[in-house]
This record gives sequence, C-alpha cells and structure tokens, in this order.
Amino acid sequence: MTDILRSEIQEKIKNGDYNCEKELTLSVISGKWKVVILWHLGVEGAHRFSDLQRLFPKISHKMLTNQLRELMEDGIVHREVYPEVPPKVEYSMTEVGMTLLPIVEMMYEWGKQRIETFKEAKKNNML
Amino acid sequence: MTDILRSEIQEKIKNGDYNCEKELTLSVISGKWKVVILWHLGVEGAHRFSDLQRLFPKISHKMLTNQLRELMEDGIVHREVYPEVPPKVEYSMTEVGMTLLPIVEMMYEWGKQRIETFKEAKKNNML
DNA sequence: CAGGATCCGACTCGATACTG
DNA sequence: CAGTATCGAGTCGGATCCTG
Repeated sequence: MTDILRSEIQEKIKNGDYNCEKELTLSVISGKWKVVILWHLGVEGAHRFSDLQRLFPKISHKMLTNQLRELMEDGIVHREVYPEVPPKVEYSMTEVGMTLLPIVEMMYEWGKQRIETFKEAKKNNML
Repeated sequence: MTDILRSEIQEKIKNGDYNCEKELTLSVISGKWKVVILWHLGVEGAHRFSDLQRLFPKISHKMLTNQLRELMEDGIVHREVYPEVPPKVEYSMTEVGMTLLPIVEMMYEWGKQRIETFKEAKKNNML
C-alpha cells in the first residue's frame, strides 16, 4: 500500500485538499526501510550508498534505490554526488528530515515497551 | 507493503528477534486508514461500525473490516459486541492503544507544519 | 561504485454477492 | 447491522542484466 498512499496523498496536497495532515506524515515515513534509514542518517550522519547496503544486507538494491528516491522527493534526504572515479554518492538528512527524528524516536520507545510486555507475557506463560 | 510488513515483523517478534522496535510501531500504525481510526477512537471515544463507515465514506467495507481486525490483533483496539437485534458492535481504544496517541498527535503536527510550508511556497510562486 | 530497465510471481484492494 | 467469501485488475518487489 505504501506507494499507493504516497501518490494519493501527494495528489491531494496538489489539489489543495489539506485535510490529511497525519496521512502526509505517515506517507513520508511508511516504507519497509525508511525509518531505519532515517535513523542511521539522522544519528550517524551521511552515508554512502554502499554503506547503507552493508548496514541492511537484506534490503534489495532496487528497494534501497526506491526508498532513497522517495525520501528525496519528499525533501527528507539530500543526495550529494562527488564527481570522482569511481563515483561516490552520499545521502544525508535535510533540515526538514531532522524534524522527523523525534517521531522516529517515539516510535522506537513505544516499540521497545511493547516488546518488553511481550517478553513478560512469554515468561509468565512458561512458568 | 503494509501487510507484508506486519506479518514479517510479527514473525520476527515470535522468533525472538527483537531488533526491530521502530518497525514494530510502524507496522502497527501503517495502513491507509489506521491513524485516522485511532484518532477518532482515541479522541472521541467508542464508535460503531456504521459510525466509522459514515466518518470515512471513501473507505470500502472490506478495508474497514481489515484495518479494524489488524488493530485488534495488535491489541490497539477493543471490540465490544452487544447481544441485541439488530446487532450492535462498538470499537474503542485499549489502554495500549491510548499510548499511541502522542505519536499520532506528533504526526499530525508535523504534517500540518509541512503543509504550511507547501502553501507558502505555492503563494510565493504565484507572485 | 551507483543505479536504470525489464521480467514475472505474489500480494492487495475494490466490487459484488451472500449470511445471521 | 455487521460481517464473510470470492474474483479480477492493478501494484509491488526480488532477481537479473546492463550502463557510465
């Protein structure tokens, strides 16, 4: 659904339909790998394409490309090309992107708590 | 992707792979209509199925059913059946669900700000 | 090294029709 | 009223191959 949501929301925004604030945010961060990408770029700074590939071995080349492009389109991530051989490209957070970090952080905390309660429940069932 | 994400994450949790806190949260709120459903249930209290249908005329019957069921599976929403004729079913937030509201609120604020800057940009282009 | 293009199976979602 | 079941078009995403 992710991309369907994205394109729909952007259509709405273009048309001046501004009754979808939460959905806009959701459409920006929804995506299998976006939050982890944001996390790494936000906390650790710029990364090269190959760095990201190494960080997430399971993500496919195509997926990574897609997620980065969408984040760029949404103004969250900046792409810097260094005119070298071999080519070097770095991705980093924009200022707008940085404003998303608190949300990602809250999501992290909530997930952590949730997982704790799962663990507790599991432990109790084992007694 | 939404449901792929959900099932993948839940598989991970089951297997004791707990390195996906942010993804867990994302998997819970990702879904075309989940955040708006959460918003209404959280702020306005319990709603009947038909109320939700009226609130979101564009959502299909099947979609609404799906989103609600997933939210229930994730322990976010509670389903109360009243043994009446005609049947009456009310959906409301669980305690766990209420802890998600701050995140939804932040998403709302972020989206609002973002839209403001879009409006500004548009206005300036028109001069 | 970074990433575009293509093929193809798997999944999603809306429409429709049917139960209790 | 509140669901379930089924079907078909549309979409997504992984694998593979190719460029500068």
